[in-house]
Amino acid sequence: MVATAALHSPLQQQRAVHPTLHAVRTTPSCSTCGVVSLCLPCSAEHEPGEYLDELVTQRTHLHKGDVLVHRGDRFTALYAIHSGSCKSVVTTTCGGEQIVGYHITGEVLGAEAIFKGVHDSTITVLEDSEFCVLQFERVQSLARRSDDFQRSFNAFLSREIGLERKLMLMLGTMRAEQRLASFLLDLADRYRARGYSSCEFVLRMTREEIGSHLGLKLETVSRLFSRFHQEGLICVQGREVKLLDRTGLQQIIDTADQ
Amino acid sequence: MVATAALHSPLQQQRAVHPTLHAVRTTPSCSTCGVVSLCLPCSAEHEPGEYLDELVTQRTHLHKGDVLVHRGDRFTALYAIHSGSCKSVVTTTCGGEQIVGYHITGEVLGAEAIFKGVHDSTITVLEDSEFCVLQFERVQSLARRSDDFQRSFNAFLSREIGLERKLMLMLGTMRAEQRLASFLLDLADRYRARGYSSCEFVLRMTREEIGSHLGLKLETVSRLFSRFHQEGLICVQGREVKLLDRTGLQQIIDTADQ
DNA sequence: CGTAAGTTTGACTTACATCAAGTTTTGTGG
DNA sequence: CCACAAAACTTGATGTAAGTCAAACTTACG
Repeated sequence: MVATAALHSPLQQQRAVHPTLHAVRTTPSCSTCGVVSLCLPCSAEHEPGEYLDELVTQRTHLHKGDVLVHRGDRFTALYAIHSGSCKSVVTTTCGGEQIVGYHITGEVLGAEAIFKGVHDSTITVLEDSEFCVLQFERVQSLARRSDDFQRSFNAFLSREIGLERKLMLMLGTMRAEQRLASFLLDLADRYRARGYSSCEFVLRMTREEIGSHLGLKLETVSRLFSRFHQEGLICVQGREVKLLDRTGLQQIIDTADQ
Repeated sequence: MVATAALHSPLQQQRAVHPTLHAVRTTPSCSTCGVVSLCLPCSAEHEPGEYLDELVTQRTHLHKGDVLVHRGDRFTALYAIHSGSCKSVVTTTCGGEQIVGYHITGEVLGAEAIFKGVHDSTITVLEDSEFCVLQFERVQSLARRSDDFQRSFNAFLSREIGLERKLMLMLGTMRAEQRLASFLLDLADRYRARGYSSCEFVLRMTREEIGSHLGLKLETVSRLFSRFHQEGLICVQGREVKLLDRTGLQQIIDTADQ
C-alpha cells in the first residue's frame, strides 16, 4: 500500500465521494498510534494496540467541508478520528436540523448505525482531518476471537449511550448559560484527555452550529460568549477560547436557578 | 426453584431492597415467552428464544413505587421487562431531575451502565411489574459462544444509542406541542409492536413525570392535553388516553412553525 | 369518609427567539 | 498581496412560548 496523498482535487472541498476513493496512506498501525487508547475503553493489562493492528487497514484524509458519511449511506465501517474534527448532523422530518455530535481526535463515529445498517446522520469534516476506517466485518470477527476486545467493544457502545444521555440531560434540564458552560467544560476535559491544553482551544464550529448543538439560536450563543467574557470567565476572540475561571463556569452549571 | 410470591411485605411499596431478595418465580424461559422477540433484535433465521433460555435464570416481581436499581448500584445485570412499566431518573449535580426513559413490556434496561460498572440512574417501577434478570456474566459468555447472539447484542446496544439520539433531537429541536405529540405517537407505536391497542392506553406517569421526560413543566403538559382534547386530536380522561387523529398529531410534529 | 396527591385553569413573568442593523472576519480572484 | 464580496459575528429592540405563581377542582387511597 502506497501513500497517494496527491489524489485530492480542489473539487472535493465541497462534497466527498466514498472515503475509499480518497488518499490511503501507508498501512496504519494502532500499536504505534498516539491516540488509540482514546478510541476504545481498554483494560489495564491489555493495551488495545496489541490486537487492533489488524482492524484498521485504511486511513482517509479529508478536507474541511468534505462529507465522511451521508445520511442514507449503507453502514459498513466505524470511523476513528486520527486527527481533526467533524460534526454529525441529523435532519428531522419537518426540515429542522440538529448537530447531535461534535467529535475530535480519538473519537469513534458511526456506532448508532449498526442496528439499522444505514446511517441516519451526515458527518461533515470541520478541518483537514484523518480518519481510520474500521470495517465492521473485521470488528465483528475480532470480537469473536478476542474476549478482551469483545468486552472493550461492548464498553465502547455502552459509553456512547451514556454520552447521548448526557447531552439529552443538558437539553432537557439546563438553561442557555448552563448549556454553554457545560459545553465548554466538556470540551476542555476532552482536550485534556488528549494531552492538549485544557483551557485554550479553537472552536471548529460557527456560532450557529454551536447553537444547533445546544438547542439555542446563534444570537443567544454570541451573547453568552460576550457575557462570559465580560464576567471574566473566559476570553473569546472569534473562535479562539481561553477558559479563565473553570470554577466559575462549573458554578453556573451547579446553580439551580438564576 | 419455587414460586414464593407471598414474600412481599407492604413496606416494600416505598423502597426496594436488592431484586434478588424478591420473589423468584418458577424457572423462566425465553423460548416460551411472548415478548422475547422485542427484547433483542434478531435475525430471521434464528429466533432469539433458541439460545436465550440459559440467559434468564431469575424473574423478579416488583410493586408500584419499588426501586429496581438505585443510582450508584454496581452493575451486574440487565433487566428485561416481562410485564409492566418503569421510569429511569437521572439527578443532575445541581439537584435537577430528569426522566430519561419511560419503559414498557419487552424493553431491556441498564445497558448504559456497562461502561462504568455503576448505574447512574434510578429505575422505579410504575405499576406491578415483572423483570427478567440477565446476569451480565452470562450475557458475555453467551456472546462468546454464539456469533448470532453477539451480533444481536451489538445491534441492541446500537439501537439504544439511536433511541437516546431520538429523544435528544426531540429536546433540542421541538416545541412543547411537538414533544407531546411525538411522545404519544411513539408510545402508540411501541404498544402496537406489543400487540396492544395502538390508540388507547393508560399512561403510568403523572403530568409532572411526563413533563420531566419531555423537558416541560406539568402545567404545560396539562394544558397541551386539554388543547389536544379540545381540538379532537385525542380523548383524555386523567391518565387514560385515546388517540383520535394520528395524522393530525403527526402534522403537529411535521409543521415547521406555529 | 377525609386527607393528600394529582390535575386543571387563569393571570402574570421571563428566558430565549426573532427581527434588524452594523461590524468583523474569511476567502477568492485580479 | 490587496480588494471586495460573502459569511460570520455582535448588539440592540421587540415578541412570544413556556415557566411561575396561585387557586379551585378531581381522583386515589388508608
